[in-house]
Parts: sequence; C-alpha cells; structure tokens
Amino acid sequence: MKLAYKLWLDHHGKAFGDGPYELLKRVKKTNSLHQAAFQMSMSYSKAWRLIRTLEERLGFALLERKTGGISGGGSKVTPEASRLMKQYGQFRKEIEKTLTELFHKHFGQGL
Amino acid sequence: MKLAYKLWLDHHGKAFGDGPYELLKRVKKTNSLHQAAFQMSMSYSKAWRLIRTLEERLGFALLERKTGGISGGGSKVTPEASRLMKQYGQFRKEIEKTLTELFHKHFGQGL
DNA sequence: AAGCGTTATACTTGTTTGAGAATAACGGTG
DNA sequence: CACCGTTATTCTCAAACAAGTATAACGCTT
Repeated sequence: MKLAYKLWLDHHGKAFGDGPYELLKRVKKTNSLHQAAFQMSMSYSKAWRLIRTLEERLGFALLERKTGGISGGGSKVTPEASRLMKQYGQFRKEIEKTLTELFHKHFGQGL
Repeated sequence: MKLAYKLWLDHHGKAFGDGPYELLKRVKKTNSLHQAAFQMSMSYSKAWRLIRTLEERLGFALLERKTGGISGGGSKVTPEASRLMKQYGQFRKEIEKTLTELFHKHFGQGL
C-alpha cells in the first residue's frame, strides 16, 4: 500500500503543476519549447497548447517568444514565470517530504 | 490562486480515496449501498462497480452483503473496512490542515 | 530566393471515464 | 405465490480529455 497524489495550482482551472514545471525548466536550459517538449517525449503541439492554456489562466506570459531568424526562433522563460517556478519548486519539495511523513505516521505498519 | 489536489491509497491501482470514504460512511448509516449511492447522486451501478474494484485491489471485503428478505437485503461495512475508514479519515484530516499551511507559507501574499 | 528550425494553430482520431438502461436473483412478508 | 427493495451484472451510449497529424508563417543565413 502506498500513497499517490496529484496537486496543482488552480486559477480559473489548472494553472500550474509538475508537468509545466518540468517543461519550463527545460525551456530555460534549451531556449526552445520545441526541444523542451522533445526531451519530455511530448509533442510540440501538446506543449504549446499547455503553455497557452496556463498563460490564459494565470493572466501573464510564461514565455517570451521569437519566431524566425538564424536558429529558427526560440523561447525564453519570463521573469514572472521564473519566480513562479522557484516558489513552486520549494513548495513542491516540502509537500513531498511532509506527505511521506504523514503517510508513514498513519499507515506505518502496513495497511 | 488556490491549491487543488487529489490523493488516494494505491494498491494494484487506486484502492481508496475520498469518494469511497464518503460512500462507505453513508452505507454505515443506511445499511444500503443503494441508498448511499442515491444520497451522493451516484448511480447504483457505479457505486457497485467502485466497491467491487476496491475490494479486488485491497484484497478484502468492504461490505457484507445480504440479498432478499423483508427490506430487500442490505449491506454492512466490514470491520476491516471500518478500520481503514478510521485510519484514512484521520490521515485525510491532517493532510488537509498541513497542505493548507504549507500553501500559505509559500504563496502567502498572492500568487 | 531557398533552406532551416522554430513558433503557431486547426483538425482529427483515439482513449478514458461516467451514466444510465436493462435484466436477473434473492428471500422475507402478506 | 406474488410483491418489494435490495444486490448483482452486462451492455451501450455519451461526454470529456489526450494526443498526434498536418499546415502555415516567420526571419535570418547563404
């Protein structure tokens, strides 16, 4: 028996969670949503839809886009998104630790 | 911005969570899965499927059934299920409190 | 002007999930 | 033995959601 869970920030619907967090981390490294999606075995269209939806719900841009040009374009994580990522990352880490502890406390010796 | 989450106990798949917990609480009161489902605006067939699946995954019976008879029959919560409910209820309550605290700690003044 | 890798977006298909309909069996009661 | 409300079970339909496919535009480089 183990504990399973999903959590996310809600603002007019799902507005941020583990998936977007991982995706943005990779965009930061690669400066490309295309490559970030590829690394996660996610289709570009799905990644794009995801980001667009989150931006609509959050009310601010997560990516600063550039299309065309030498490298074809690219995307950078905005400062606001970067701040959210940091907040979420710390929050998420504590959650993980706390939930594990609580689970063991209540279901320590088997179900 | 608010925190949203789902959590459940996993054992060969989803084995227990808020929905089953509420359902069993009502079975306890009414001694009828039929009525318990009705109270939650859930179809009986769905409730029945749910219980059956959980029992398969948990490996023990949640309900003690009786069919036919004066009142048509009925279902009682087994002692093992009752124990699980109690454990889960306490766990769930602490989770709620802890997560709320952590959320405020990290996202206290707005997003 | 052609080529490249990117962003942008609609369309279409497939998968999961839920809900109800329908049917059967059960066993006290009157 | 008919009635009742329950448990038991399968089937089908609909809705929600996920995911891929295809196409277009962009702008720097050569």
